[in-house]
Amino acid sequence: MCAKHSCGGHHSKDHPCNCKMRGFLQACLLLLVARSEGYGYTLLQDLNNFGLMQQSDIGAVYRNLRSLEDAGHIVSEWQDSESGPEKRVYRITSAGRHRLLQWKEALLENRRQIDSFLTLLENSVSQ
Amino acid sequence: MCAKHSCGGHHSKDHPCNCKMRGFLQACLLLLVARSEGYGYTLLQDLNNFGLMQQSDIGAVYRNLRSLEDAGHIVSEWQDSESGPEKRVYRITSAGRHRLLQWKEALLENRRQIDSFLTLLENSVSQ
DNA sequence: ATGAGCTATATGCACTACACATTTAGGGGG
DNA sequence: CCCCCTAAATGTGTAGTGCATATAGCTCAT
Repeated sequence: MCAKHSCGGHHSKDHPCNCKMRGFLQACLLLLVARSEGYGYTLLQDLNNFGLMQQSDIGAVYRNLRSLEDAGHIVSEWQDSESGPEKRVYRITSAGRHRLLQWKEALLENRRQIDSFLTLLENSVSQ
Repeated sequence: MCAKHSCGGHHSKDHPCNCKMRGFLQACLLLLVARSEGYGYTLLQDLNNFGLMQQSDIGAVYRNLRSLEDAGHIVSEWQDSESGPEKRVYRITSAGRHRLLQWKEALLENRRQIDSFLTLLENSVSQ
């Protein structure tokens, strides 16, 4: 388990085949914030805990949160902690909820494509 | 239907949310070539016909075919056509077949992640 | 016979999300 | 005092892609 970033991931050297979904990180962050308000550092762990991503980059998390805020899908607020540095806590906006439904459609399409691939592969192997 | 590239796609302006799978094109090309030998120009249409991708870039197709060849997963051979220019026909290698199984695993993982996302989303909405 | 359109391959260029690393800073414990 | 944890942010390089353009052989209508 990754001790460096406490992200729960294994940071194993990339498999020869990986097929990262571009933008999926942003969609996941939006989803997690929609469930309940949160901040970067723990959202990183949530990604793992909910089976959304295997390993994530903390830098990418912060950048995507900012990007979501710039787009008006989430809003942030500084919250000082009783112990440790301040946290920038995010919560979703109504625009963000709308966006989430668009992500849902996009991911359904992705799944259709994957299913097409897998069934085609099975048919090829069995022939 | 796209007349410019004859790719069967609609080339609609990108939705605000798209979640393209990086490397998926290469996996699809490998799969199609595994089914039966083929060449760039028609593989582009096959991507659409088999529901693997909605719209594709012919340039990306050729580049990925070359990349697959450089990696030794497919091999090519010039084949002169009775009508029209020559075709570079590809067929898969044993290394390519092995690679295809790795792609399968990667895509199964992708589908798990998508399913995690969708179920989490449903739970959030229903609450 | 010539130009338009199709088939076919290939390269140029710019963009962007991401991987990996580093920086800054507050706080607690040995 | 140093080390580690929490927390946010930036810097840099890159790979896959989108869009455009170049080249060339062949067919067919005007």
